Amino acid sequence: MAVESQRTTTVSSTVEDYLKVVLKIEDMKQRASTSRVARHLDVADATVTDMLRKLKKAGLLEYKPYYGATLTRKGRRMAVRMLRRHRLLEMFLHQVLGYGWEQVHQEAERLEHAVSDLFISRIDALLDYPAQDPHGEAIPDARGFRQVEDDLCLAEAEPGSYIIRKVTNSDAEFLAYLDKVGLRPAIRFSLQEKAPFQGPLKLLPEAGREPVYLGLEASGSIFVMPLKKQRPPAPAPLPEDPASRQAGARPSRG
Amino acid sequence: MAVESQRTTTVSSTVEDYLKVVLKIEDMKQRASTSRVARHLDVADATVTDMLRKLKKAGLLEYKPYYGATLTRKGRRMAVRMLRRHRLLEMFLHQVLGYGWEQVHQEAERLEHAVSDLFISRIDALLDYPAQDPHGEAIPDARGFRQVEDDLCLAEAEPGSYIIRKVTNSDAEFLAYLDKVGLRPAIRFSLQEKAPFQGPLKLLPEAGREPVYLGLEASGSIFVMPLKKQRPPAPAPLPEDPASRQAGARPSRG
DNA sequence: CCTCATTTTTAGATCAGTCTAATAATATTC
DNA sequence: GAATATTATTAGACTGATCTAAAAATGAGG
Repeated sequence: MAVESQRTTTVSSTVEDYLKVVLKIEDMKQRASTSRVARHLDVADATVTDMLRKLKKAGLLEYKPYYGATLTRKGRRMAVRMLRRHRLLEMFLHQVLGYGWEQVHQEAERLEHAVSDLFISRIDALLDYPAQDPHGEAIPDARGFRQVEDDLCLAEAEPGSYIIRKVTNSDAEFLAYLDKVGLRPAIRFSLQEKAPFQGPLKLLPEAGREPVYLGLEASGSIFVMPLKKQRPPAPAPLPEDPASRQAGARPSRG
Repeated sequence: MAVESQRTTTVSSTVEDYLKVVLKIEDMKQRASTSRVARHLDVADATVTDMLRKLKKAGLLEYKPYYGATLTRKGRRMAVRMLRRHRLLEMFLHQVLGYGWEQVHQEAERLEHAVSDLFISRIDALLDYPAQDPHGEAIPDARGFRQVEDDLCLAEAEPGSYIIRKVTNSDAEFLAYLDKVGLRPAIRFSLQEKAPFQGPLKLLPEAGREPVYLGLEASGSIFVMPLKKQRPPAPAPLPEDPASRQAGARPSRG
């Protein structure tokens, strides 16, 4: 039961960013390859190679040349800590300072490296220990425990009634758009139809008069929970055309 | 009336710190010499020489070799902006997050470089546009206007009744001590006597039973305003014993 | 299993901010 | 006003994070 390595090693904010990105990639069940990390951080591949070697030496991740990185317990602990800070800060900015949900990400991105643990615990208490951030993402608790998030991706949903659980996209323009058309976490809507060939989805937000058409790619960052009464899945036009296989998809990274 | 140079040039947080220090030194009516700046920032003199040349090139200050630095309009504007951010943040930490006045400085020191202008304007409104920070220091307004601060330094005060206006010392231990003995901004006290030969001051805080003895040096960071009725300066018992010189005080900064 | 495209690493450089040690300018004191 | 003490600058080097361009490893297709 030695407390070993529980000690708060201090790292630069650059290192914190690398750890966050590796965690994010691992959470998406992808391999944290050099180039993938580089794309997320918008730096050159060579820079990432260097840094991964350095982080391996620091015991924060495993690194296999030509393969990629895997967080160690210590690295994961630090990455989850940053996730908690980020999301608590977003919630604080939203609830206390009145930021729009499309504004919180950018500010939290800077603050998460600057605030003290005291600051974090004070806003946690002030917000009464929130479990989600303004995008509906779970906030890890102070011990680093993360609630399992098993929501359904809208891109894979069938017509029916749903409630929005979270939106995993930090693009301000996109979020502002969703907001405008009445799509936000906790909002109910019905998915009325999915056009074939990776076509758009037709949604009707609960309070909406007008239907909203959403591209498949956009729908990939919206996660939902079906509402009790699942509507019978409508006639469902079955495309026999095998072309549908290669058409769209590639959810991101166009 | 050209708006020239009003544009928010972005500088590193290191540069922000240099500007703040030069402003602070200038406010103390001292020459911002290389070594003085170096001492405030705890860096080597050579580092400062380099940096001052760089800041001169950037138009943020005048720099005369072997003499020192003087802020330009632009440099002063940026420095005052940091002062405002710092003090507003301190007030926010104190009022909203419940930080003690001895805790606010350190946190604000990091946050002032990280928060956006939006953040600052939101906390300004939330606090209802405060004029002072928790130490009693004036907060410059959004246009950079600074209220004149002409309080009397306790080190130069004569026996009598006073109210504490501000405490210009960011050492946490010292502030915690003052707090403990009941000395804070807005508190009334009477200065009962000043021991000769740079000896300690004897104070009686308004709510205090016990007198407080304060070293001369410590009293240099406390600023006061005399209360209406100036008491006649009491018989003043003259201790001939020079031992009184080394007796108590030296509250902090051992 | 060889070739070509892709991905990754290596090599070498840059930039900001810092240091120490050596030298030079200024100030002080007799 | 010369000698000494103080203060400042120059020179040269380091660290962390980044880049570009070239070389090397991997993996995919014929």
